[in-house]
Amino acid sequence: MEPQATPGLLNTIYDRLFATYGRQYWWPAEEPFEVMVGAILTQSAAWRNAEKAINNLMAAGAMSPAAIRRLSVTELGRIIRPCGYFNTKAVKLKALADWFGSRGDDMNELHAADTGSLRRELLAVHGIGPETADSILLYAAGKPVFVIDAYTRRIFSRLDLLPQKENYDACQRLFTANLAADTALYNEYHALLVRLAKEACRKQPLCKNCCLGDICCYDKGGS
DNA sequence: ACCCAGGGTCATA
DNA sequence: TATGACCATGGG
Repeated sequence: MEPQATPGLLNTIYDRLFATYGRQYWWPAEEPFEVMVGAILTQSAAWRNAEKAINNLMAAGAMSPAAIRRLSVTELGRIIRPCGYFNTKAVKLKALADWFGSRGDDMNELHAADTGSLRRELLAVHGIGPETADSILLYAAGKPVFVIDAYTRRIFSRLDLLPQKENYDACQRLFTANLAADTALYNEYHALLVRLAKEACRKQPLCKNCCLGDICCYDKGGS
């Protein structure tokens, strides 16, 4: 049983968001490897803090797989300290760099790889779960994979399009079953959802006055 | 002082 | 398989 939504509703939501906020220019990184590093550093951390850690890495000349392989966990942790969980994330970064090295440090190969097998490979890397893997697939490898994060879950459960507790793959299916498999669309959609969650009320991720107000379940039960 | 931020791993039942 | 503890800094 695939998740059901009124046909076209997910496209309508996207159109509203885009009309309201415009392009978000994600992922905020130049190099694909920097996207992968950022995806790990921002885990359960404010992007602002992940960005500080990224800047520290670049200032230390450590924004490369080889440099990360060379540094000790302790040294790496010192560099990425501002993003929090720095010891944990230092281990994760080294696992990422090791895995990337096993593929020849070659980003072109990731673009050419089969999406399904690449996803399984990423999930096997220590520190990479479903969301991080999909962020890498979408924003670094250019694959049409929809990223599900806490914001997406909150917004769409608020819209009554997802249950409050639902597993990752089922959430993802709502989008892939109702949208064309378009990398540019998935890229912008996820970025816009993050924007909405930040822009609209924080505690109550959808307010009546936001651009989705009349779609939201606030209006259900009639007037 | 408290809450949360663009999660994931590991141990336990 | 499904919870819960744990990881830790910085801004509101």
